[in-house]
Amino acid sequence: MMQHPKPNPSMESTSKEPLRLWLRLLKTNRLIEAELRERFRVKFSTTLPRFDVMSALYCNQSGLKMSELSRMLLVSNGNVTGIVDRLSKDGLMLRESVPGDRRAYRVRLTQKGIDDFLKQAATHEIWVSEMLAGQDAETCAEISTLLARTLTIGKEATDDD
Amino acid sequence: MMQHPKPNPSMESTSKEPLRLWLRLLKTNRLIEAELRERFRVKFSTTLPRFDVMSALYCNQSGLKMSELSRMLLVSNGNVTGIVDRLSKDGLMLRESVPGDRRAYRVRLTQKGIDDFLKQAATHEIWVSEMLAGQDAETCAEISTLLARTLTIGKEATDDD
DNA sequence: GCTTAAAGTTTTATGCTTGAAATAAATTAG
DNA sequence: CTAATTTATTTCAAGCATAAAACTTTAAGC
Repeated sequence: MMQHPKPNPSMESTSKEPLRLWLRLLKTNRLIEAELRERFRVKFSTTLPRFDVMSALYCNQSGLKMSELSRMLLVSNGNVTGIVDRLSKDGLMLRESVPGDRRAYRVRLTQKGIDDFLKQAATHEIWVSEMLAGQDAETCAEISTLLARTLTIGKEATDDD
Repeated sequence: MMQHPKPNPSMESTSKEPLRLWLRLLKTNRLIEAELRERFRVKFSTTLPRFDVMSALYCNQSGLKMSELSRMLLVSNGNVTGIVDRLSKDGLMLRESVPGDRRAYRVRLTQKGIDDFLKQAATHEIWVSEMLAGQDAETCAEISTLLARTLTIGKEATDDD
């Protein structure tokens, strides 16, 4: 193992492989996102950010505060405001005031929001399986594990991915 | 129904592993992008999309047409217009008309653009190595290969990733 | 020549995203 | 109680991003 294709002793820190991996991650992500965005637009007339917010709320049907949504989805605070505004206007979710704290809201899916999400989520899972069908389930799991181990940031917080 | 939380050999089509892998990819990407964006902003006062465009142009110093940039970076046509507009205004690149075709431009880095990019690229590579330091170079290469094999879309075009 | 189609780019409308500033309420310190 | 700080959210300006339409130029048929 570790046979150097070129003479480069002690290449630990100068290897191009992390950069190559990052470029591969970036490309993979963009291709999948572009494909999913297009399909969500055509089939459900919605967007990925909207689906993400609804997914987070479906997993927490008792509701989430705006800041919790923001942390969970790894997007900025002001961003969540806009998406929730639009989704609320469409009747998919609503803001309920938190008793005892007049600053905070708790955002919760409406029944229509739940129904819509379930339809979308089932199709979404199939789409993703189609796009990642080049290897079997075992290999997918292996890549997931390897990736999680490789990344050295974002590990301090909660375990709920 | 759904009585198999665990024992489930050979269940190709209904496996959750592709979805789990996609969620892992998404999270990894967002964490790295957020970290890179912040560092680019603080250290170089620039953004990732700007860096991406400059990188593509550095790899093609004879220049690229707008549509070539668009295809290469997997972003929309109109998007490239805005980024190139801003970068040109900053003196980092310029549009040259293509002789014999008055529709097209060829975008090329200026000397200042080249100098800036080289500084940023060297630091960028170090940053990425830091963020993906959880496994050795060999494993990074393995993940890259596995990922490329797993994805079943975006393989029709050119090989230049 | 003329018409039609195709290619390259920009423009427009809309939505996503960030970081910073603003607002407001809750908490803590003195 | 008052003042300062922290927490929760929104607003704002700027940039990023897409899809669709518009514009210009080129190419192809006729």
